[in-house]
Amino acid sequence: MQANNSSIKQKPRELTFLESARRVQIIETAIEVIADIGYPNASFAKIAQRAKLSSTGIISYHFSSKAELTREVVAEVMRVAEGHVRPRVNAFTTHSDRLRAFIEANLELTVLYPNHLPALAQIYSDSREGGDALRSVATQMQGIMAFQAERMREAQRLGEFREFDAQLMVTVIRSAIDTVVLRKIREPELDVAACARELVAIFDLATRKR
Amino acid sequence: MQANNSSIKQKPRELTFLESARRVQIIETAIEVIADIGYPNASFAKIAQRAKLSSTGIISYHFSSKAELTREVVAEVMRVAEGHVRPRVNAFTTHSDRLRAFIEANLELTVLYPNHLPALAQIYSDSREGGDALRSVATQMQGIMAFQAERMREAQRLGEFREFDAQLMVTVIRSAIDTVVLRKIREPELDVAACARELVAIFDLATRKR
Amino acid sequence: MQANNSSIKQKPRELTFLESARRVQIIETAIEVIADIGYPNASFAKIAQRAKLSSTGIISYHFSSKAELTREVVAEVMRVAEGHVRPRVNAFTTHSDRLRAFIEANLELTVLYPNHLPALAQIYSDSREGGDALRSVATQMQGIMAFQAERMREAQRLGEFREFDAQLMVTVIRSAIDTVVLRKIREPELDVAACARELVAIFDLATRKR
Amino acid sequence: MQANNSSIKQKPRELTFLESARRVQIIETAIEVIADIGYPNASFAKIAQRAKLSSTGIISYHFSSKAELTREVVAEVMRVAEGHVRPRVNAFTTHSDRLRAFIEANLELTVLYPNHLPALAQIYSDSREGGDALRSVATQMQGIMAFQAERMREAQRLGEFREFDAQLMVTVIRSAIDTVVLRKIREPELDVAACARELVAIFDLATRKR
DNA sequence: GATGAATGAGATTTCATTCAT
DNA sequence: GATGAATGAAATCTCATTCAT
Repeated sequence: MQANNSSIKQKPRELTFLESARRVQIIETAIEVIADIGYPNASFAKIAQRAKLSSTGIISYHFSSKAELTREVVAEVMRVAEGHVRPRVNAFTTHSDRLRAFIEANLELTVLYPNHLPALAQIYSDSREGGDALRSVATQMQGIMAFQAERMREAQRLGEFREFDAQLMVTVIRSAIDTVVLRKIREPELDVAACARELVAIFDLATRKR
Repeated sequence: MQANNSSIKQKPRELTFLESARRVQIIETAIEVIADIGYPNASFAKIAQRAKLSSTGIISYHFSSKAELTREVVAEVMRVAEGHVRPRVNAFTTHSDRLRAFIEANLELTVLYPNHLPALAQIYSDSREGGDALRSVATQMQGIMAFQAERMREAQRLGEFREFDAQLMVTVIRSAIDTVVLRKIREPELDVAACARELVAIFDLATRKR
Repeated sequence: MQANNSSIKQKPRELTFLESARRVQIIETAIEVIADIGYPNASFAKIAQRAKLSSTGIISYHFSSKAELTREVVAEVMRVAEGHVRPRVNAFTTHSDRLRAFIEANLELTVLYPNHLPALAQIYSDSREGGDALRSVATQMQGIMAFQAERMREAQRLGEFREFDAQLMVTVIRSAIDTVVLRKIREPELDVAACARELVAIFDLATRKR
Repeated sequence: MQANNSSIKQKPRELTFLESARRVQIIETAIEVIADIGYPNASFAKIAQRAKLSSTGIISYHFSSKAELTREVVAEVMRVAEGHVRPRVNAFTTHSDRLRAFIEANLELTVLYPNHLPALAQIYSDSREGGDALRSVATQMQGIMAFQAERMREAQRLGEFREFDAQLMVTVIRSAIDTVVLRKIREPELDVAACARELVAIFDLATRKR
């Protein structure tokens, strides 16, 4: 059934037939540029240049504002990330297995979509400055992390995890993952699989009872 | 004496306490603004406004470029941070005590200088985009973290810490601290002392042998 | 028949009723938008949006330029306005009756075509900036007003109207009517019939001998 | 005493010492340009060009937004207009004298400040489209006209003016004046003094009892 | 020393128009 | 015929920096 799930998710473009190829191209390029130089530096001009578009007007034609482009970028990243991470986490039942799967799946994204999580991290890190568009990103991510924290508290009630501040733990894990995916961009030779093993060990020790 | 003067100028740090109050005021305000809205958004105009200066020209007069102001900001933050953290770490001999002291001292800075570490984190997170000025920041911080990693390897050789990737561990600790100090800015009610205890527990479990 | 066709094309007005429904729809919508937000603000984008067209290209396809669309808008408004006003004016013989009928008929248009005269007024008020297209609008309207002024001079020669600057009087009457039709758009509750009575009284007093 | 009054008003710049010469120059040029080509067409580029400024940035430096420049333009025009009109109206006691003085004083402005009233009329005519800045202009002018209407009702109560809709009368007078001042710009040879006599006659007949 | 003013580059966005299908 | 896409100019506004006093 996992296979079903992921096979459906593999052809998302045919589902969103309203999106032109240009829209997709711009979103993908924007993800690259944001991951590369940070969200506030990612101007339309830089995106157009990297996508080999002749003018920034094309971007404005397809997206009514930078905020809308950002929203689409976030939506795309989250869609891809959740599509990859969720089934891998759900394949396990114990919470420590699930935590391991979560970290591994996130770092696998570094290979599959090297710029996606970095872009998200960059946008999130600017999310208290921008207008409502960015603030909704923060809200969205905090919602996801709140959900993950609740899962952790469940594991604590079950006696599987020791007592700790679940929300903080989730935040720390998130920042550790972000740190690795961002480093990977600057240090392509970084051994992400090894990093995954390290993070798994760190947070296994940090969470497990006993 | 001109000769003296210029020879002195070669060691600009000795002039620090002679620098005009304006310079100090601008640096402190820049730290505030950077912590608040992020490094790329922290324009001269925003800094001048918060410092109640009538013109951005004043900033340019005192600092030859934004890069120089940034360097001074980083230097100031590092000076203060090291001055606070180093003695507290050095007061202990075991590496786990020292790690605990390191985390606690860093989070104490959140109370003493609420904007210093956040500003540094924001600058560092933008440090692959800017020119040489920002890249030197990255180099500087990586140097510090390399030193800390070396200390950890020493602890591993002594059998005090378990085997792990010391460099990655340092990075993860750094990102965990940054996450807390940044959260503190947006959530003033956050209990930093409790966060410190949590982080100490997490990384004690993550590093200690057995 | 091609020959016929092209010879017909030399008298485009005869083709009016053959024009596509799209052309008519665009002209009508343009009248709405111009009346609503003013001529310079009435971009193709706004018109397309209000007409629920998916692209501004549709407008450009039907009209070779904004100037041509404007010309058509003016022609349509004038055609409708003259068709309504002229017979009502011609139904009377004395010049004061005709003036009254002129004012009343113009303000009746506010009910029948609430946006027509406002659109014309907006275009005319911008008519010294645009290129030749708009200037021809000004010329056209000045021609009409010159004709009306000549009628007034006739009434003066007949001793029905007192002596005054006929051209200026026509202009003032026009601006008074425009003011009312524009106010009606912003204040839908405005009693136009009452306004008509007031304007009739004002300009009857202002023109009549004795 | 009129002389005193106007001699004071002749050196307004020394009173508003906060305004640099550049600000004044920009405001004056903006008035010219707006009067000439209409408010929506009056871009920073056109104003800068006419003022022989090297860039639009100078305007943005002195005025935080186009809305602020517009506010200053309106304030300047109203200041000048009221300074000229009010004392001339107040010099008379009967309402028909005051009305005559009002019309004459307004048209005198055409000679003293040929662009001021045209600019105001153009801004007002666009005032339902723009943001709050322009809407406040509309509110302001409607306030003034409401005051004038109240004066007219007073004259009606005194039996000096016949019964009519005072608010509409004020609007019609305003539009008649605007029409003349706008025509004067396009037809420099227009005899404004003669127009003033005509308007005075028109609205004297239109308002006076008997 | 100090600063208000100016500058030109570059940001996002909207514009009328053209093009390829 | 018809239209979604593209285009480049121009709009307002912000930026770091420089200049004249």
